[in-house]
Amino acid sequence: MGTNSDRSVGPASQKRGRRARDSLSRAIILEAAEKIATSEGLESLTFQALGKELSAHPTSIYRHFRDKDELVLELIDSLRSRSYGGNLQKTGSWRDDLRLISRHVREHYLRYPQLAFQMAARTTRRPMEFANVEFALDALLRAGLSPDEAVLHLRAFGNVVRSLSSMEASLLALDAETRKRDELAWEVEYRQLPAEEYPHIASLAGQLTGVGDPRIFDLAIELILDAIELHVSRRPVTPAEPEH
Amino acid sequence: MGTNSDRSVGPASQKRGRRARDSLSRAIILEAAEKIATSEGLESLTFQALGKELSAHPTSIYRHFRDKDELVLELIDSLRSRSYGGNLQKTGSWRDDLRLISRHVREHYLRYPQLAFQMAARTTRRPMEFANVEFALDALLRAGLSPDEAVLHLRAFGNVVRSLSSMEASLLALDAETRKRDELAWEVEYRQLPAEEYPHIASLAGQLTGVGDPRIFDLAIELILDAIELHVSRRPVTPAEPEH
DNA sequence: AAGTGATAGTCAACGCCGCTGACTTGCGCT
DNA sequence: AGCGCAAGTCAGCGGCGTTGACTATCACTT
Repeated sequence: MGTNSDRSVGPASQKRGRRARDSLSRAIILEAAEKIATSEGLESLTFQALGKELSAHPTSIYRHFRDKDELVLELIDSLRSRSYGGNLQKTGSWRDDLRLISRHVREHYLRYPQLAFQMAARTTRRPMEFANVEFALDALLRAGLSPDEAVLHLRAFGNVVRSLSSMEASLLALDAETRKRDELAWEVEYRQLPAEEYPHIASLAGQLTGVGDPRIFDLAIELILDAIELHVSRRPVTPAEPEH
Repeated sequence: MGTNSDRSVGPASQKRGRRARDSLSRAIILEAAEKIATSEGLESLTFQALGKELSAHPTSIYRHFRDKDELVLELIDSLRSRSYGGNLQKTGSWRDDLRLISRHVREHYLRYPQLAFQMAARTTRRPMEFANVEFALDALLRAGLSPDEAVLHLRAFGNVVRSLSSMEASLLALDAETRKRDELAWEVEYRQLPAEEYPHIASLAGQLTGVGDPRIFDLAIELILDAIELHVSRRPVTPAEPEH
């Protein structure tokens, strides 16, 4: 045991500072977790880092969260509501609306790369998810898709947005060195491939970009929006359109 | 149970069961790695598990691979060639070719759900990756895209294919109970949302499918192919680009 | 005001993980 | 014949999440 004979320590001497009773809570821990995750990345969110940030013993957190997973899920939810405020305003153009929401999702994922993978695949059934679905459905219906089509295109569009964002985010989550090596490959190793075997690669190697090129996301979104527009414009008769 | 490594009565009386010199190789290690990864998942592919599988000391692997990353990249590409090694035959139709390769990739990812995430984001710089890139580039150029466009569209198409496949695969990797709960949400919880706040969801709830609906992938691919075709058909001049 | 019991914070330790550097072994070459 | 050196081994480092025992503290009784 520590030789802290005087247990009633003075106000200034917290050297052997055990935290005061009830001075921790889920909210306080989540606040510290967010600070770490946003400043150093979520890969640095460890119990030891949390303990340091809180000036508490790392395992104290187990008094408030069953395990790390519970902590992370709780963190996700608190971050999402902070990130997606009430920024979903219709512009009048369905294309702009879908572009807008895709950018929101992508930015949110890129802000929290470590969580992106979970966010992309899981269904959270929470207000922000409901609002996103409603918003996108509205845009697709205004584009002129039938309800049946809108439902399926919502999934195609949404899955593309979320999965692309998640993938881009996962690149950020790789450690810097690995990422650099991967991206550099497209500029170095691909240039050295034999032209006999890979003629197109050989002739285009100088222009090949890495898979993390930010232009890719925008292009993919525009391609899908183009296709939707094309599809609607080819429709023989415009279905009953409630738009005033 | 693990009554292996009997030291008493050995055929060659190896006192310590040290593996014979040169009895390990990259190929042999990769074979064991594949066995572990496909049966228990990539997260179970550890050096200790590998050592056990090979009856070798875990660190022996470091004689053949610089680090775990190199091993994983090599494993991915070896699985890839096994999965669709010689199946990339041009059909004459660029649309069919891109569809073909997208199906190959998707099936491959669904076959190895645990690896899909890594496969989607990482650049392996190995033969099967080269072959895929060459094949898709050829199709995009035949579609009529300029080299500049082809390079960027290769990325958009490829990223969509890989990230969608990876997301779909990740659903398979979730434990069954979680998956069922998520999919059920679209059939149950979404039907109960108030129509005042979410009118579209309320009216379409019966038709909303889960994010894992297999039709989504095909639709997304067709949308992108449609958009490419549209883009080329709108080009004022013939797409023939004999010289740079 | 003393005592007590529940509980929050602490601590050492466990078993994993990837990885390193020093060692031993034994094959192939001269 | 014996030497060099690559291949296999081994103890150990630092980090991770997690556990169960310990201890301080506070609210409530008496």
